[in-house]
Amino acid sequence: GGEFSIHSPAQLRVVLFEKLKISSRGVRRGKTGLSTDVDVLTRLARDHPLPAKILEYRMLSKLKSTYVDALPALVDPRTGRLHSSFNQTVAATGRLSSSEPNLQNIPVRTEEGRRIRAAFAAPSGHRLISADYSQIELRVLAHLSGDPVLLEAFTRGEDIHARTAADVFATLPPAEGRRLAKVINYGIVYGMGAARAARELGVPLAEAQAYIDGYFARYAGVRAFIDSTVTEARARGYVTTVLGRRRYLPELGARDPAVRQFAERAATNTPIQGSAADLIKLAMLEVPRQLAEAGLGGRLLLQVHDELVLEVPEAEVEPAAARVRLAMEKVWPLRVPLRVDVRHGANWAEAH
DNA sequence: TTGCTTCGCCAC
DNA sequence: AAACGTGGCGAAGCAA
Ligand SMILES: Nc1nc2c(ncn2[C@H]2C[C@H](O)[C@@H](COP(=O)(O)OP(=O)(O)OP(=O)(O)O)O2)c(=O)[nH]1
Ligand SMILES: [Mn+2]
Ligand SMILES: [Mn+2]
Repeated sequence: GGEFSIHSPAQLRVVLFEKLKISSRGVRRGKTGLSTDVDVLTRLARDHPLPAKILEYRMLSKLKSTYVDALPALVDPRTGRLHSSFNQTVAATGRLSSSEPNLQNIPVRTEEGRRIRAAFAAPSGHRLISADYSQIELRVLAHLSGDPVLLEAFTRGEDIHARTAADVFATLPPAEGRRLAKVINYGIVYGMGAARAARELGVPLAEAQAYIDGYFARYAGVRAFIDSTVTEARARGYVTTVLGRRRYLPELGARDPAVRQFAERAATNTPIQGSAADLIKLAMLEVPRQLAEAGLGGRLLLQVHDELVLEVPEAEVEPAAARVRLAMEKVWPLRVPLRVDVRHGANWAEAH
């Protein structure tokens, strides 16, 4: 064998496709040549034992470099805590972003990742409360589109992600299937094509196209909402959210179809993602207000797009959780009920 | 040493 | 990469 830097995609490309001569049929892409990302290596794993080893190394290396090594060094000695910036003028939709360090992308998917999340712990005598809106952008979509099937589903208390998971990821553990179902549900609404859907679903192209067609047939009001949103955006030059935030999209008038269609997908997404951001920003005002009014001692620690994480004295967890839920669910009435999953634990992994 | 682009991947 | 969208960050590679 030979030596190469396992962290270098460029060197790995040479090893896989030139030294080992693993077939690169249908792999192409990238500005610099053949890709070595997780999709490619997963397929190559059928032809050689190395790609699977690289994938395992990549996963662990990502967790070590980005979280395990980086975060402890950033703990403030004065407070014993991590202090992040929550940026209000970065994301074009009105979401917050988090940086130095980013505390909105703490791992949760894998078992190893959850061990990192578990390191975010409440001080003794306290508990962490995590309160996360259920299916938030699908509910906002139901509100904005008025689609009768979607409205009815939420009125009945249905779980669309779980429904999709049972439909197309029946063989997977329910929690994993549900996360993959989110990619499908949001992907299709925001303009995913059949090629990508086929890969995500693990089915042939024609079947994926049929699934997308079936989706918009079932939720016909969603298709109409997307079309009218884009039409109106092109006429006005911008889209708006529930609380009136605007995003200007001059590329809607571009001659280059790729540029124009990118803007059309952004125009579709922004009213929904941005309205969800409006709601949780209001909730960030309402939750501390309600806790203070009730004489409870909770502190808001983190916002993760549709989730609030609080630190609460152990003795006050139950009343605090009840008020957090109420404040978030009643924050801004829509045509569908808002539901919030509230959990608590000694650390973020338990509470999530 | 610093700053930039590229690749890849973590989360919502 | 692909007709999902929104972010931030580490490592490699390169230029200054
Ligand atoms: N376009 C897009 N948006 C996403 C994706 N994942 C998450 N989001 C957005 C839409 C979600 O409503 C929002 C919050 O993410 P969550 O993981 O909390 O999902 P959601 O609230 O839909 O379901 P939940 O009931 O909380 O499990 O972030 C994605 O893969 N694509
Ligand atoms: Mn949610
Ligand atoms: Mn969430």
